[in-house]
Amino acid sequence: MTQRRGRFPTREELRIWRDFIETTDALRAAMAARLQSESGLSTGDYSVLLALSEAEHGRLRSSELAATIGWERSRLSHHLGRMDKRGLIRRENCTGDNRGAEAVLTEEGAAAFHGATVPHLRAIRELFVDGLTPAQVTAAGELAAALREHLGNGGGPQEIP
Amino acid sequence: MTQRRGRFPTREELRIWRDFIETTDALRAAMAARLQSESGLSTGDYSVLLALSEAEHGRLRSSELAATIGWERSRLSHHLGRMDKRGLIRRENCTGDNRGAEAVLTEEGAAAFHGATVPHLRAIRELFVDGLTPAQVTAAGELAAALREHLGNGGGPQEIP
DNA sequence: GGAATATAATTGACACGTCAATCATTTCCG
DNA sequence: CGGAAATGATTGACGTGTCAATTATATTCC
Repeated sequence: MTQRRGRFPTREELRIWRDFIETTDALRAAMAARLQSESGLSTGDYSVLLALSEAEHGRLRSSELAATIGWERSRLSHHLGRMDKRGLIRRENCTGDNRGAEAVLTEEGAAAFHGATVPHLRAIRELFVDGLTPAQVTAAGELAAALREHLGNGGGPQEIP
Repeated sequence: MTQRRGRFPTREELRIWRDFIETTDALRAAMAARLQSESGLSTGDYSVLLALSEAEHGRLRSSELAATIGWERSRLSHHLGRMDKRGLIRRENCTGDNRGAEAVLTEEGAAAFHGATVPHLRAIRELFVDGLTPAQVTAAGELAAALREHLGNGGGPQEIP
């Protein structure tokens, strides 16, 4: 293999980059559209409702919820505000720590989530799994693992031994 | 192979889906952050400036620009408004069709773009290419092609022969 | 105890994207 | 010609995401 590191991407690598990033974008948009039209939820709503559904008593402290779904606090705060306004969750004070707040799943939120799961699982199969061969699904998992690992390390310049 | 279609995704498929979607999201975010901090541009800015730079005389009609970069008109209109305010582009009336508008690259916009290309190419290599083996880069291209093809077909339910 | 500091969460300002509505001009056709 | 329909682009409303600043409470340590 010829020297690869420290160079600019080749034409082919550039083409793949663009294809890859645009396609994954389209995939996300398609999933968001499915969820929205079939269940009236955004993907953010779904993440929040999923985390709350799996939590004890359908309630979680804001900071734990944020950690669970990997969001920044302020993003969660804004989103909970909107979900509260729509009646999907309710905010309560945190017993024992008056700084804290808890997000509580409402009846309505639980119903919306339960109504969304089946269509959402179907959408994952139809949009993602069915578009790939089993080998490609595996490859997608390995790709994600490699990229995540690399990003975790800063994704910066590589050492030249 | 056991029957795969018409079922819900398996645990493993679900895990891969989440991993894949989250990681590609993180990748996009990382690229946006690099572009922003190194060149003061958003990825949207970069797309627009790239298209204008490659166009004759650094100018394009709005609708053609939108088609080139695959954006909706209204998105482009909003974005051009912001870029205009920052002096990266200028809007002019379209000679010959008074409905139309042209986006024109300014000196400042051209300078910003030229200053951004090298860091951006480097970021593509560092964040994407360097994180993958050559075989994985190829696999990423094939994955994108397969997903794009599938999405293009509606990504809907599969026929059962 | 009480000031300094740390932590939890919210808020405001702004960039961004989508949708539906609007406005201006051009094209089509009777 | 002249009005209906099509086309090009903008706008406003609203959901969403990030960053920096703010508020309120808890903890620490002298």
